[in-house]
Amino acid sequence: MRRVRLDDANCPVARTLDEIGDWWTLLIVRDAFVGRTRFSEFQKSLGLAKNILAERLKMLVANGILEKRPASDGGARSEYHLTDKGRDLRLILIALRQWGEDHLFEDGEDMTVIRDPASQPIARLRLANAVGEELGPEDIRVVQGHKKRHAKAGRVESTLA
Amino acid sequence: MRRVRLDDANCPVARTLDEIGDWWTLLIVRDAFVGRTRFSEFQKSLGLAKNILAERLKMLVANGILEKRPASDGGARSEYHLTDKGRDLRLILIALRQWGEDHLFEDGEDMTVIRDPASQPIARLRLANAVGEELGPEDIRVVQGHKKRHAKAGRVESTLA
DNA sequence: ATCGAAAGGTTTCGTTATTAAACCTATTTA
DNA sequence: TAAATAGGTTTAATAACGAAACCTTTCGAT
Repeated sequence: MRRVRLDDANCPVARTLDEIGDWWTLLIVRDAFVGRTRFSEFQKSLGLAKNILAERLKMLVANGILEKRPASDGGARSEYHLTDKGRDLRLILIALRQWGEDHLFEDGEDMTVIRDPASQPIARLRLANAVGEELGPEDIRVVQGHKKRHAKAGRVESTLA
Repeated sequence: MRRVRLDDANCPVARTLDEIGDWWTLLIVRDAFVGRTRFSEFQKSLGLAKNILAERLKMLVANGILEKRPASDGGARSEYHLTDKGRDLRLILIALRQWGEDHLFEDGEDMTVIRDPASQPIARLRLANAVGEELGPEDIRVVQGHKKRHAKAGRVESTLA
């Protein structure tokens, strides 16, 4: 009767949720983006039980989202750093953030915001077609049964035609 | 000892995950995007237990993501439809999808893809600054303590300056 | 060098959440 | 009119989560 597994689904959304779709995982990744690397930093920041933090970190390392490596300052404790795969989660975090900003905050409430290196706001994510024209909510259709194409020259395949 | 609540966090990512960050919720929303509206359609498609589907649908309706309304064909059963708030989740679904496509599928595996009304692929989501220049993974910083501004003229506030 | 504290976990145990399956009632369909 | 389907609710078992206690290694101060 274990939890239903979606890791063999042919829907990428389902597979992604299977790997990172629990309460804590993306918050740990968010903290990693903010520069936290140590067990105790995550634990203090998130306030979650140490046993479940330990389990999540193991899972994140096993899935190649975080990398466990010796402390950069020569200390004995190790640090958790984002891999490229983990850094690629930033668009998911931004999408979650923008939706939350829009729908989960009242006017006047304090919230954290994201800035670029020039301290300017970042652009909203937008859904566009191959030519860059904005698509509305009704303009997307899901089609079955495509095979993932080989990524060329070491670069990740782009859905942009 | 109930689950830790994040609905009062000042991080929009945390609040969003608190509301939709469980295993099933986003998959139900994904199904709603594909046009499914009935209890039995969701249940057959997702293969989850009926009691937890019922609970999730209640939560989605309570949170204003789905709307329960009488069947459009005059039948006695009701249908679940996305609200505007629910439709705004599309960028999150696309972000999850693109990450899954990149990192969770081997070459040659079957997967569903998304097309626009002209049957063309959609563009990748991209992280850009206010001027539209692409930002890398290191180019985002989180800043504390901003107050949500009042949305002008009925439109949602844009983080695009 | 030694003592105490902190880091980084693991173990234990109680509570909550998920799950499959059985059950139920109101509607359709044959 | 009978049977099947829709749309749930209830029950009981299992799995995941949570807090606290515990443990070992390392670090900092004396």
